[in-house]
Amino acid sequence: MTPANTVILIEDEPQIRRFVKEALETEGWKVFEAENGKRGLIEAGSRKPDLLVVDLGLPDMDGVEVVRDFRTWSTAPILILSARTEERDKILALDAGADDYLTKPFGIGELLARVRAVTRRRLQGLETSPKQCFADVEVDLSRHSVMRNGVPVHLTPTEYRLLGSLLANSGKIMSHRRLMQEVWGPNHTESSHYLRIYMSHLRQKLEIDPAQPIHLLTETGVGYRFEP
Amino acid sequence: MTPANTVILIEDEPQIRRFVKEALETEGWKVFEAENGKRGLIEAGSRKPDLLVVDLGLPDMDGVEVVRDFRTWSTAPILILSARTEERDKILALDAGADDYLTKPFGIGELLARVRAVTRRRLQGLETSPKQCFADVEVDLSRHSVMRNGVPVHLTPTEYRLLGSLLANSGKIMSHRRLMQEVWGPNHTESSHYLRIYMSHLRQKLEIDPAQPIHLLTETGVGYRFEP
DNA sequence: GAAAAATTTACACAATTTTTGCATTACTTA
DNA sequence: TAAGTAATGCAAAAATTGTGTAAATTTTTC
Repeated sequence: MTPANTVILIEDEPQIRRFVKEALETEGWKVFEAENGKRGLIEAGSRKPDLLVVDLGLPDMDGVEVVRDFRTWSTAPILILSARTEERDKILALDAGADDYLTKPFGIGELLARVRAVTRRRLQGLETSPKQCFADVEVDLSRHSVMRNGVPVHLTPTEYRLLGSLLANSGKIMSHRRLMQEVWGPNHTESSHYLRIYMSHLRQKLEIDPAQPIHLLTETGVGYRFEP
Repeated sequence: MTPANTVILIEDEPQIRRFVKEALETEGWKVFEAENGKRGLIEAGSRKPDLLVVDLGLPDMDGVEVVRDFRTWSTAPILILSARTEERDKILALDAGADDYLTKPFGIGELLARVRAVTRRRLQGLETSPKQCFADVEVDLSRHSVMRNGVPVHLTPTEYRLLGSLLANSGKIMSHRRLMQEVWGPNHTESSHYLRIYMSHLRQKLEIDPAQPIHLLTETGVGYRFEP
């Protein structure tokens, strides 16, 4: 999930609000709540959300009104939650500009899947994968790519696993034993011979002066450590 | 409604097919029917539809597979019709790339409103350029066309699916497993033998020097990657 | 039934991992 | 601080595994 995605949740029932809020937060959304339509629209105006989740049955105004108002200035997706199962209600809300309509009671999994569906299109191209940088090197673990001064550096699968293990525990000392386990599997815990060889490879490929490493460090007698 | 909007309707039950077809036609859609997944995908390939309506329970293949296949080359909206009310089915279909999921029995008014909702977005722009270019090659996945120096290049369906899968994940490494799944279906995940053969075909047809590929790259021990 | 496509078979070749061997560096203790 | 020992770095080999390509065979499509 991309960082800092903002959603306004307009719902008067506190239990449902809490339930939906928690679910959205597990997917990385920044959730702002409102318990009625007016407050919701004010929140929306100031937060400029990437998604609106609205209950149709609000105390002060109809959810369809909220949709219409919001649509006058935003194209962000709108997901309707409603206890009303009447077809007429669904049609009205969808034609007012809502993107999806979910009838209560609903499962949290379905809610999140529908949120993913309506937000998927605008995420295309905006996706940023987490990158780790040090010196002139840029590592994108999720993409399996390593760049040095913008030039791709090729790592073998073993080299990649070792680097990944070190980077995932950045700053911490990784014992020989632990690294052997993470890279070669649970049955290779004795010798740290391979480690020396592959650490050497990584240093050759990533350090400015492989003989004087400043990021891929040795902890004599213990293991290795990545220093950012 | 803009003129000449084309929809492929993949549904095995004749009554529902007729019912949905007539409804869509009243809204100005040009409807092409298919009674199973395979025919549907072929129809889609030749008609280049602006919308896909798919039943999940098809006689020859699962609707989710149809969605996956279609998504390798088209970004047109997909609406699922299904008798399955299980939350898991909905989540699977939506995450495979469907835009909405409608449970049978449904009202024709709701169906049309949901069709309007999913098609509304793409009319308002933000459509990703369907063409991808590299070296002397120009690929238009939505048209199933590949040109090289302006000369059409013929690809077989399998070659096309493989290229589509790589291009849709441009820059990312696609594991053998994942490519096998996307191109040969979920039951072919073991051997990566076919992949080598078809990658070879693609390189022969698209790379300047097939022996020294610069776009269709091998990640030894992991998979393949398209580099723009 | 001919043409196209997919699958199977076969083998040369390339990349990676593992093994081997030894030089170098870092600690310890006299 | 020098000598000895343990730990580490590195290069190059052998072994293993993975890859590219052609060609023959079966299946599918028209």
